[in-house]
Amino acid sequence: MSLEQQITTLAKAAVKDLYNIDASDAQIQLQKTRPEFEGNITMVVFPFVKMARKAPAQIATEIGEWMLNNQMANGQIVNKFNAVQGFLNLTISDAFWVEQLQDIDADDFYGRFKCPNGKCETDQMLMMVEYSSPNTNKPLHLGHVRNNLLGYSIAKIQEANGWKVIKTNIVNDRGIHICKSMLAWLKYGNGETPESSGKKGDHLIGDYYVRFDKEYKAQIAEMMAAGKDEETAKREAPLMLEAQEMLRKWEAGDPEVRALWQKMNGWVYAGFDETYKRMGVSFDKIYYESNTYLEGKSEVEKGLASGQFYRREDGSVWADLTKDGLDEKLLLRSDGTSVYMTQDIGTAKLRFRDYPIDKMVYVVGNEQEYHFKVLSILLDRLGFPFGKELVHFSYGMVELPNGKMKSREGTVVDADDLMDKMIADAKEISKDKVNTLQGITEQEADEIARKVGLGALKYFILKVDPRKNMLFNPAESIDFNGNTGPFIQYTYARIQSVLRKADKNLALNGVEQLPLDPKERALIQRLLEYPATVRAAGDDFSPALICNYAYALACDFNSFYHDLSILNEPDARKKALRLLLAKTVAKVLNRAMELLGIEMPERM
RNA sequence: GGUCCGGUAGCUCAGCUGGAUAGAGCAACAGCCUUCUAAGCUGUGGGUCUCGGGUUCGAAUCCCGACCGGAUCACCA
Repeated sequence: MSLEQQITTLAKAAVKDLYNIDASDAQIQLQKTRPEFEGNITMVVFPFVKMARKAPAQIATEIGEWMLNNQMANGQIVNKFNAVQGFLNLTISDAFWVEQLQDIDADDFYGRFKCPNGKCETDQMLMMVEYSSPNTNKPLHLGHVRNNLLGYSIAKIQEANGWKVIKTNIVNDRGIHICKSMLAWLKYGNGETPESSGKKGDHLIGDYYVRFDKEYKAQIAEMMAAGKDEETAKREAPLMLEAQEMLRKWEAGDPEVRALWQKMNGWVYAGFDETYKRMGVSFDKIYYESNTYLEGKSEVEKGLASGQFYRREDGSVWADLTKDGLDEKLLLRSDGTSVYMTQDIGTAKLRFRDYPIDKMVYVVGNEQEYHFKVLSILLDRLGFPFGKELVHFSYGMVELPNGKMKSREGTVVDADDLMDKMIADAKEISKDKVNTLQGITEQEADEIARKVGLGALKYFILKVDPRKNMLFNPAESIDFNGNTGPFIQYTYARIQSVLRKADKNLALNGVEQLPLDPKERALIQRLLEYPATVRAAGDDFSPALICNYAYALACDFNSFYHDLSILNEPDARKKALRLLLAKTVAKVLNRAMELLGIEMPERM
């Protein structure tokens, strides 16, 4: 039983006995005691003021005294108390803290849960998490980086919360945008390949996507100069017509178009694989739009037949969502080709056919909230029971100082470039560390720089509330000091350094009798908060909570480390206890960072 | 215009299921390495929590209304 649970039980018994109040767990408000007061944990007694009809300070005192006199059978937990107005500050006995520390050390599953929300089904509950979902017409940028890191981290966090998680990716490998790069490559590429150009495949294709946009805009300008209005020019520009023609050919299975598509997508995948691998993200199952859109089409046809959808005169198919307070939504174009929504319907169907999914989570930007609202309704109408239940994990955009990133306009922060930069910066900083990094090979130094550089990047992104938009200023480099990934990694590396030098066989006999230093106590109390943090991060889908926790734990440790010596402590039992404390902090830090996909270096 | 999200220190962000004097980091300034890794520690300065009402023992937090910023409402994805 956790400390909070034990205090809650005690407090409930106290108010029952003293005032005959049957309090619920929620009415027992506990919080950490503020540092300016004596004590470790504080009970807020205001909720009982009315019913007890006494002054807050008196109630607090009475409950405190009751607790001292009536502790549970399993030993003395509350040692002392003081009452300040309606706040009952409880001091917990040192023996209790030490026992708790030993329990954490012995628990291989500390901070992991067997089942979600305490509800265990016969089979493990299965959550599918979709993230990344790239288009194969351009390389990954900073927006994708946020998506990938969030998706991966959320999968890890949910696993720790007891879910079986399938990480999945839907690759948008077909459609008009793909045809645009293909067309531009055919027209202007002169047969350029990744090999001939030395470019990464995804970057090569991205260049042609940008090229298409440039030429297309030139055509529009030309047509407008010749007297056409903008709408007409956009619609009738030869390049756009050609791209649309190519899409029709693709859907018709034209061998030449398909062969080109295969070849160019192959280049992109090779590029993506490299980026994913470096970023440290992975997938258990990948779906391709080219394999799912037909399924979606046939579902739309079924919906048409059953009267859920309707066809307009021009042949296009629509869903009327006005009853749900939304608009009418296009599902098939007048030329019969499918849209984004169509493929998502097909993908959902296939996924639920492939896996016994209990919860489907889409990690997709908040700009697509409308899309997922509609998808949920459409799936429901088509008779899929999971339609209503799907979760759109809607995260905020990454913005640059002058606004949103736009691939077509080239105002993006490229994922590969950014990782290069971070690792190079980490390498540069480590050059000053001649003392701690002496004697290591160049290869080891590179590996440390990789972990630290990526750690800085990942933490930078994951520490902000995922629902909020965040700002990235390319002109300012990402920090390696302060509330950062490297700070956590550094704390861990420090501990490892101490542990390497320590005698491994120090006895812990009788450590329960040791009086603790306040810094030691604070550290143990912090360690005890970890499981609840994992729960909260799972409930809220928020890796940021893990970041905040890891930062607080590292701060507590560094303060402890600064004030108290571990290896030079003369008292053998104290030394053993501090080593245990350090070891446990390292274990929990490492475990927390695993949930973020951040690797820990043994030295740095 | 409808819907949704946000507004906290110069900057980037915590805190938001209501609790004690609103916190970090960066930037600025001042200290701490012959002793376990100074990517660290300690301190100083910096705030009308956008504004106005309301709810109550108590509001940055909940409710209502303004103002400002963003997203979205495509035969784009």
